[in-house]
Amino acid sequence: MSSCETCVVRNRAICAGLDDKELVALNSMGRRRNVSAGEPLIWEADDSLVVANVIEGVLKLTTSTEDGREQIVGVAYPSDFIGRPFGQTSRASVVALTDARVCVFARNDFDRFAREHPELEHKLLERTLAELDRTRSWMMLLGRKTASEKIATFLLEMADRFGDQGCAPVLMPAQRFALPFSRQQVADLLGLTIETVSRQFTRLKQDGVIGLPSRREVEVIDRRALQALAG
Amino acid sequence: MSSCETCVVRNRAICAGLDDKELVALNSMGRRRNVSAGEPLIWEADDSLVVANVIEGVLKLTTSTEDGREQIVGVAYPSDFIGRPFGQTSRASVVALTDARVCVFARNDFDRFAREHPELEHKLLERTLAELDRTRSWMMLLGRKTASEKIATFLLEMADRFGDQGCAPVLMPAQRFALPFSRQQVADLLGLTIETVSRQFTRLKQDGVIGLPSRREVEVIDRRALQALAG
DNA sequence: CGGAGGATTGAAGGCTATCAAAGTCCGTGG
DNA sequence: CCACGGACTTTGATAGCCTTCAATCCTCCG
Repeated sequence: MSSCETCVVRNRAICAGLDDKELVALNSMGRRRNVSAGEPLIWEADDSLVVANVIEGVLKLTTSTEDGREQIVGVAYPSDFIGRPFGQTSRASVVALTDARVCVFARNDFDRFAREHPELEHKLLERTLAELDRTRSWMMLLGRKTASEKIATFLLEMADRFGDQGCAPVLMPAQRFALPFSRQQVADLLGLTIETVSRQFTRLKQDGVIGLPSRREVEVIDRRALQALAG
Repeated sequence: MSSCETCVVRNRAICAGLDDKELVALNSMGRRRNVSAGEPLIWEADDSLVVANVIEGVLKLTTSTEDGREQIVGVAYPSDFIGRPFGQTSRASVVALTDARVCVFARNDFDRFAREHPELEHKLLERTLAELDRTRSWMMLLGRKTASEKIATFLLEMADRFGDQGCAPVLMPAQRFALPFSRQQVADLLGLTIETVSRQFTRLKQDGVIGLPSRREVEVIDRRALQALAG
């Protein structure tokens, strides 16, 4: 059952706004694909001419130097668009962080379809502009923030995305969530080493700012403190 | 004389591809504006609802922390598009680095016009995608490169943009160009301090890799060495 | 000529990386 | 059920890069 009609991101992805007929056309071009955690979808410098919508899961976009240093330059969540339409081949790898499901299109097919559907291109434009904004604010973090500011900013962003901001009556409960990143991946995202990430986490735990129920779980205990640390 | 017909970036900016009638309409919405070096065009967090095309000059896009640290998140050259169309207010300041001339539009007017002209939106989309690519590769630099790698990468990029790659017969001549950046601005671009930038410059000069005819001029003597240093 | 802002240079210190080892978690297989 | 292996994480010690603080030097312009 790989129909757009039943797609869970149908109304949030760039496909939103297409009418039934257009959806059928788009549907016939694309295909669903499962990607296991750790598996690449697009390889850096590969001419892998595909674009995709994320249906489920989390993926990382990375660039690497020849000597193996890696920087995560973007993270794709459900309903996000992946890949580089229109001519240029992007120099970023895409790898699944969790088991993921995506809707893949041959780039040529997608390019042609998009050019014929301004509404789709507009959605893509808005999305790309928003992504550029996010990326730019991340540059601030990479270039000018200290390790503890980076970690605090990161945790707040994760909490906002994943936190069960339980609509509890009065008191804001401690937010708790599962990280889709390993320590190494957090380091690659923040421009740090794994050791520094680990040390910052334990320090925040010792100071009572966060809890670490397990390796992949974080509990925000003192959000105000995190905000003060975020710079 | 503020007509699109005589505009020097007419065929490179996003306006390219519009027919005469459309150009007249666009022309009536926008106005030319001169911005002196150091003068802001858009203020961070200001709701300054304008977008613009750069006609002449160089401008920087920056974000700052409360305590005054600054990061340059983008640089706009002639024919580049500035500002944040479609709803969101960008959190970046735009300041002229050199005397500049821009073609300014009220954002609302531009938004409406763009939505009625898919060809314009497509140009804007391609431009935004390219800018996102550039920004992401800059993240790699900010997060993972050392000071000397940052400087070398920066100089190569400047040389490619400004260098008089004189189509000389056999030998590639030493490239020479004027920087539109002060040392502090180079630091803000690379996520370094002004002192580190200065030290790296003098080191490269001492090693015979570059020459520094004046504060604002750079001569690339050993391009191969720079490429090796760039990581 | 003199001032002011920018740039360079120097010395010292701190933050983060590097190197190294121990600890933890989890799946596998006995 | 428990032991084992491997990957990931934490912790420790040390080193080094870059920042910070400070002073001097240029260079441009009034």
